[in-house]
Amino acid sequence: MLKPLTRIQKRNTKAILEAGLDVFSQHGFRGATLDQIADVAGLSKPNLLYYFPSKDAVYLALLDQMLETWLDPLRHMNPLGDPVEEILAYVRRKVELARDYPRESRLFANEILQGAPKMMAAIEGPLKTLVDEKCMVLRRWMAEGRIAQLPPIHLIFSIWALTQHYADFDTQVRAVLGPHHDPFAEAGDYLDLLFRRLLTPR
Amino acid sequence: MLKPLTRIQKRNTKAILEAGLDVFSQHGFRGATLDQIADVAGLSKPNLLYYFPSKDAVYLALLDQMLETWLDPLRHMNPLGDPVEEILAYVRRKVELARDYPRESRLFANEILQGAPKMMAAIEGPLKTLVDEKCMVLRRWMAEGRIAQLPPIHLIFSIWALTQHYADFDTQVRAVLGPHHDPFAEAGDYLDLLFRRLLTPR
DNA sequence: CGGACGCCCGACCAATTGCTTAAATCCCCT
DNA sequence: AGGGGATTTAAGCAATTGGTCGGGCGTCCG
Repeated sequence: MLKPLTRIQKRNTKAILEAGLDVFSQHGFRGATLDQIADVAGLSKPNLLYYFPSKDAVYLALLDQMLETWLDPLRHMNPLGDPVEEILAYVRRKVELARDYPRESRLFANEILQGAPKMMAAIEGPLKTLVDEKCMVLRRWMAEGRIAQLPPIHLIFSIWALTQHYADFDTQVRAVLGPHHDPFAEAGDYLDLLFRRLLTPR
Repeated sequence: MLKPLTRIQKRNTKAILEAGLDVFSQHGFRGATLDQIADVAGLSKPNLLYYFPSKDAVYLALLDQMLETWLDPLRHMNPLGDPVEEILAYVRRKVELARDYPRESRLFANEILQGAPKMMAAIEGPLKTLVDEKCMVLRRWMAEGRIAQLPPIHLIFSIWALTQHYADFDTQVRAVLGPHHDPFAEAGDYLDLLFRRLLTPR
């Protein structure tokens, strides 16, 4: 059915998605323009539209691809592992994502800020399902007294908020920290400490 | 020098700022249009431009006004009060701000996401100065053993991240929580618990 | 090496962008 | 009541927006 992609197709779709990530993550959907994306990708606008049928299509492809990277680390939280260490590993992985994929984080932030007009389905569907599932695990750990009693969903929210903050508000973080700082290294240490204190049962 | 504002001037500038807050906070600077702002404000576009000389002017007025609301609660953290209670009061106030002024929070988030092109000066200036000042207070409290030893700036970052998350990611929070939840009430309780655990010395 | 299809671009489209102009109307004070 | 400034708008500006179209060019495979 689907023909294999040619060499040029692979190169150009990749360049377009890369450029789209740059521009959409910085300006949001409405603030981004096809001209700018085409320019960053090193293509003419009609050529860009030869590979993607519309601005929407580029954006949706990016959201789709991003959601995978996004949900993956949470999936890897192992119900059979040591609770505190499992959660801390998740936090650590999220800090790494914030450091290595800040554009993806900002793309997501932009979409949610605008009320998730193109992502509501994914949030209410797969994302919510996964979160609900992991909340069950957290609740069990709490019932067994292996981590502190906390509202599980809000625990997850706080992991998201604290890790993504360093990607989404990078500009502010660096401006306030001043030079001679490594935000992500410091964030890793600080959040390890924070969640260890929060989760370790008394 | 400056003439007092007429009744109509007051009404219209207020309507414009209100509408601008709506639109800018949802779409960011580039994604917002004067047509849309004028429409929300119930004015014609040329009439809007009679009160503000440009799109930039509306946006800058909003940023300016927002930064005040923003910095105010941190200013009120009293060096002479009880450390844990002072910090918790700040957290509580920030949760209230997120609940009552979510658009201001999102406006700020949008601006920072885009690299703070129109706010860098304010961040590197007044904001950084205030943060540095409060970090001194935190460091003293830590040295006196009245709160736990933590990197003070990152402590402040975590307060910002956790409280603003409930305003900026409101859509996601509500979608994941499902119905029959009061995000801000739950956030207030949870964050009180979190920071109490984090800050209370062993 | 030749045809066919994948690839690319200049020119163009209607709609929308931020903003201006000039003339009309409103409102308030004397 | 009426004059003068405050307020409002219709009309229109050049530039930019997302997207189309037709034809020319490249490249790959037989």
